[in-house]
Amino acid sequence: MPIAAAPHRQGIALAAASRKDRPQQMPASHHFAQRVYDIVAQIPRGRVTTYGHIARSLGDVRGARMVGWALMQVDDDERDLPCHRVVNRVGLLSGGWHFGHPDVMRGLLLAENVPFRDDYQVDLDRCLWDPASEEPEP
DNA sequence: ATTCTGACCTATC
DNA sequence: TGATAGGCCAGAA
Repeated sequence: MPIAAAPHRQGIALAAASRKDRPQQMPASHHFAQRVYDIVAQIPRGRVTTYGHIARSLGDVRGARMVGWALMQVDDDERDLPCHRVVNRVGLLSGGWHFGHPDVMRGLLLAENVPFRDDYQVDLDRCLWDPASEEPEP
């Protein structure tokens, strides 16, 4: 998968161009979302990562919000993605309601022996997985 | 066109 | 230290 130096800007430009050429295809953020999925798919069982870490590993430090947005599309897009392994900066299950109820997400994590610090907060110190450390750069 | 909101984060007070 | 303000970009109203 070819990932270039300035992924964010380039993604925007590329999406804008392709939208002009092919208005019906490929929503603007498709690339961004796709790359988010690629990373989420690599989160090991029993570990979690955060929106911010994913954004940073994509080269866009401020894109955390868009990561959340991308995951929101997952329900309709790629269903097999372990998106329950993505939590917010302090380990809270901020996306829990998108599973129907936070308990569903919690159950999935507990089933993988993810350590919890509180009912709806994982212990990041013990299970954080940093995408940047696992993804070798070209 | 404009405004508001959001599975967020960092910087600043 | 805890709180707020600002930034990000896509969609909905």
